[in-house]
Amino acid sequence: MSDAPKPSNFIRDAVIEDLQTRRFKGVVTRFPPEPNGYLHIGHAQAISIDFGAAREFGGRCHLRFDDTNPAKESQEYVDAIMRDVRWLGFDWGEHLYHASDYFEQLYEWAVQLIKMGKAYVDDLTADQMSEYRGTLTEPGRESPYRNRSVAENLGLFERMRHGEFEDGSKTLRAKIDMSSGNINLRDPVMYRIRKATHQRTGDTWCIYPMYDWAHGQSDSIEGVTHSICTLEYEDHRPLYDWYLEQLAIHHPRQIEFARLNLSHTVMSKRKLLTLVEEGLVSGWDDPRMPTLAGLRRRGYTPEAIRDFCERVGVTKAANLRDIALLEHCVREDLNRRALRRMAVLRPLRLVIENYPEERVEELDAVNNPEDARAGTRKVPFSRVLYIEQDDFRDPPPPKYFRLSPGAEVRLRYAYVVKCTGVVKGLGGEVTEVRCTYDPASRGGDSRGRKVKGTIHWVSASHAVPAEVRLYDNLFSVPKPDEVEDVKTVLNPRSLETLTGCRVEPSLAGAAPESRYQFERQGYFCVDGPDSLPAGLVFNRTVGLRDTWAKIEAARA
RNA sequence: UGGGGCGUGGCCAAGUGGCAAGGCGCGGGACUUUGGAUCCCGUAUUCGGAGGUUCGAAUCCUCCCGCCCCAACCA
Repeated sequence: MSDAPKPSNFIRDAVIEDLQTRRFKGVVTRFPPEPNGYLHIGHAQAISIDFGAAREFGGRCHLRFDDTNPAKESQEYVDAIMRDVRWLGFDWGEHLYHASDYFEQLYEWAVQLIKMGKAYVDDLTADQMSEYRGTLTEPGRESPYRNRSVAENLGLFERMRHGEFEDGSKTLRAKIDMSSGNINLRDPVMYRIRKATHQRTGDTWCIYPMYDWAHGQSDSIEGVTHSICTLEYEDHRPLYDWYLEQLAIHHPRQIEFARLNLSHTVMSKRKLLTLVEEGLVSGWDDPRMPTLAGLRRRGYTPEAIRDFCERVGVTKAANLRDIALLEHCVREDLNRRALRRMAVLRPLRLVIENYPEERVEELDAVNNPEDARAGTRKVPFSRVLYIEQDDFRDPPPPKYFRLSPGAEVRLRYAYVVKCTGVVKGLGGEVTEVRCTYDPASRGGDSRGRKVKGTIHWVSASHAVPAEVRLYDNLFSVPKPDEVEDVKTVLNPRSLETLTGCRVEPSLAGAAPESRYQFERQGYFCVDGPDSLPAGLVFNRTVGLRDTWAKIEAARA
């Protein structure tokens, strides 16, 4: 997290302006998710902006569920959203609301608009209404039901509420302007009939307000001053303002910003839902998902996500943020905080020929070189170890600093060893590496000798078995949204499960969701749902920067 | 062809008439018991384009080009 003063942005500037001109005397914002899916990194930015503005200006931010469409919403999503907002580090205090809290008030206001001659009950079917709406370039036509009397509209609307009509047979519409260039103003629907059970209001209602009719009025009721939303609602602002003006009630200011897009993933709830429903991922919390639940399970910290949200900035320009920036943010956070451990993902036996059979030493290892307070730990060392298969090559490629026949390498915190030979299997594959150690190099001290490479290891008889899941981008292309069928660009290697891993004994009993840096490899966290005391499961959050991999890749 | 937005390096983004911040990425180097971290250095003679105003323009004016959003009884 940077300590530098946060740069301003147009939203902040607008809020400051409104305070200075006394347009509003305080700041009240709201984060208004619809409970029809899980929150993702894009929502994290909105949450940061909404709660951030409230905090910065000494105001408050409400959490309000925009629950106006019972067909798509559920309690599972409500619970998940609250859990994720809290996890991210924000607190709405007593200010938890639901658009459904206001259904009665909304109904009364609708009656008021009818009485003002500004709303009417329409009998057009959905298809007819679409025809009457016109197109982007041609004006719409007025509905034949547009001029019903106030009395008739009042009666019809009341009967709609009482369930006398079938789903879709009637709507209540605002009477604005069928020839407006802004299609949102062509007599927008305010209510539709839906005989569906709502997760909060049950069967109390069979008519439900549309977003535009519910949102602004909900903001007004709550005394919201700044209703911050994404760009696609910019066209709705004239309607937002129109309703508030007709009703002559408290009028918040709507401000729009460009939604966040991340490379190598998709962000629309619809597409994320598809991935879940088609089983392309294990669920909304699959570690490859850009959801907060997924990022949490992957090992991301709320601090890293908040830092990312601050760094990307707030503008109105279409954008595609590089996922590398998100990864940089976790690395930076975890580098400072994560305890170091040694873990061998793809084990290769290493036998130290001149090390006594039964001997075991407890060597000191630093827990976190970035934080002296983290102290040290003991790591058992013995004659037979496991090292990483990648750390032995025969013949060694140019600039390879690790083990190869005749080469010397340092075993982290242990000894300098020299490779004396290998044992091969029937297929010619290396099954064991032999070496000798220099007793005088205990602790890894090369005593002036140049030992360029240092590799990690675990003692074969002391190590704890573990499963490790290596994650990579869900999609192999930067902009999966631009592809016809996203399934064609799914990254086939987005998940690689390693089962024969060996981790140092201090990791036994590691708590679910605890995070570590496996030295030389990356940041890993204990999987929440799947890890067991008897069967540890680690998820790779992100790899360490790997300049050797770049060198090798460049050569290929 | 209607309405609303937006165009600054590979990706973001400051800048609002005075001579192109910063981050990520990338390239190079130093250091290193993580090929990690850290630290240096480099990375836009130019701000979508063309005219114009001005001593001076990414910033003002004109025209042009490109991109995004809107035609759910979704949000």
